[in-house]
Amino acid sequence: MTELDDLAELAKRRGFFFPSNEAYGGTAGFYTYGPEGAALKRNLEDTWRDIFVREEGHMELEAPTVMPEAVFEASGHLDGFDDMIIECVECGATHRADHLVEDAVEDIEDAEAYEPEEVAELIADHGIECPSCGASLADTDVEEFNLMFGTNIGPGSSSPGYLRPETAQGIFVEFPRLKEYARNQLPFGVAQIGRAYRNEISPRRALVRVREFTQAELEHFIDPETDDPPLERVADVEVPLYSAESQNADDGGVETYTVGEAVEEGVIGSEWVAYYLGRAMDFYERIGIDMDRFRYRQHLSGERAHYAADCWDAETELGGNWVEVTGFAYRSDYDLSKHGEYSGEDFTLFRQYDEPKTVERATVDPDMSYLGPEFGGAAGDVADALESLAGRDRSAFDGEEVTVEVDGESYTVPVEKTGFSVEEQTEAGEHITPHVVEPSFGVGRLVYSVLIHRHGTDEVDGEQRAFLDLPADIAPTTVAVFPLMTKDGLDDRAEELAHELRENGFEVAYDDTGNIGRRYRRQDEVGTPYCVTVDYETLEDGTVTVRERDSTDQTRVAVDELPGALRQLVGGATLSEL
RNA sequence: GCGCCGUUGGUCCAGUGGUAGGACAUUAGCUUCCCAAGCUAAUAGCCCGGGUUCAAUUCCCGGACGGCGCACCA
Repeated sequence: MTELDDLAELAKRRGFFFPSNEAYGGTAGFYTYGPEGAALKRNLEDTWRDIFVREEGHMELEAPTVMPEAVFEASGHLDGFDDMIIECVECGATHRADHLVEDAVEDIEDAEAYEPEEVAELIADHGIECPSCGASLADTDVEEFNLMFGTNIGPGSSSPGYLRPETAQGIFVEFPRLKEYARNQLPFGVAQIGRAYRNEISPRRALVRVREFTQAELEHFIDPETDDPPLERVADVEVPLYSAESQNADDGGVETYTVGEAVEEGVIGSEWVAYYLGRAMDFYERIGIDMDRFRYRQHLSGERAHYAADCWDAETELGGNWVEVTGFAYRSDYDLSKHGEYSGEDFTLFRQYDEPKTVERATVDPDMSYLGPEFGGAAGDVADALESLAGRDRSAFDGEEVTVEVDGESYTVPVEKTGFSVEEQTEAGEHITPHVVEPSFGVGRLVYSVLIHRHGTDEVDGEQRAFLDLPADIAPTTVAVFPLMTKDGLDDRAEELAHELRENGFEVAYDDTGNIGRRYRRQDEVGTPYCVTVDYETLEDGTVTVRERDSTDQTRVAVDELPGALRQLVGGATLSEL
């Protein structure tokens, strides 16, 4: 069995995660986190929150998962996620119909924007053949497949909506209100942990490609001209970088840089992306990713979105494959500009100049009582055209008359009727659209990575043992309490102790079945870092044994001091330091 | 979505045209004073639908789910 098979077995048997709806045959691409998995996932999310919200001083929100169609027209997901698929009747292969057209027809580069019927016509007109078998595709239908789950908002179908394909849009669309909340001051960051949905064609590999997943995303809004990240905080953090250059080189590989070096040498193009690559290292280490099976991979120029200046993925190695667990993107002003344009709302911020600027500005104030009678219905458009011409080319107003074109018609206006003038104006600042730095984490993939990286076996007293050496503050259960025997009041005392520890805020498991060794192994398998056993000595002197998962060593601790001792242990102390 | 392979107690597997067996796990009892021990017992299964057949878990067809390859992957 491979490590992936081993883990799938453990995940099902011990309740980390399993396919959903198995009673009804299962539903591909959906997983349920069982008791252990849900706790592990929550601890991971809390750690993320601690670093990317609390430590960074960002804010967190929670947006709906269903959003109206207009949002995705603006974001580009309606077109961008809309694949046109054509299936060859001869060989059964499926191809992206829009790509076939783009490849075959020289002056079409954006076939995605066409209707499926138009694409089918183009395929017929240009005699495009199946790339796999060479059969003609002329009479084959082009089918649409959108990766977004659609639904209707309210009764009827007049108000289509979609399950969000990424949590980010829930932040972007609320920007006008969020900037008010931030008192119109850049920079500020808004985070969200939530579900996103993609109707994948082919879900695969357990939690890696699923149809419903959890994202933890940060949208850091910055002024690209004036805001710099506090790079000094991460300058010495070491990051394993697999640059685009290395990927293209025959002998290229992962090279370790400090964040400071990587920025200086230009390996990482954006200081903001570099900053978060550094910050995220802390996160990956805290949740237990094996850093020998981890790298940052730069996107090749071909896979980068057109608006992204520089883009890196964090990848973990799972069963011999590298899996993307986080995307770090510099999204520029793309998203906010789009929403500003489509919604008509103000997605900009006002940036004051250090000192007000005095500028000469050419303006017009057309005499509408002249333009109206002269040009009728076109008068308004003519006035607009004059204004835009004044901004563009004030010399056009040097003569007696000025001519503008509206809808192909020429209109000539005497300059004196345009109210043209050049005035000095004082400007206190300008409106800018913030840029966005986006680290976007796939929580399920991280849970899966941690489980695989921390799952292992060793030998204790000649017997094989399976364990998860999860970090103590990430493990679903922090401490398990056992009575050595279920008699002589040991079990009552142990149950009491379990209750006391719960009152002290610990995640506690209680187990009194089977022999003590079996109970230790059960806890090792789900990653519980500490076990406490009540024995006969406890009844005499009030001490218990504390047993450590990784070493299986034990020490005696007074029950009164147990909560404090456990806190020390979780905080990194060793048994001998107690 | 296409192709190949697969699906048997909770888990991992064996097996059969006459409805099944093991290991581990689980539960109970005995035993046991710290690492999956032993003994006894109990619980529990042939993915779904259709077809062939006297009879289908087994053969055939379709579906669901899974693995791998192709395609897809903001």
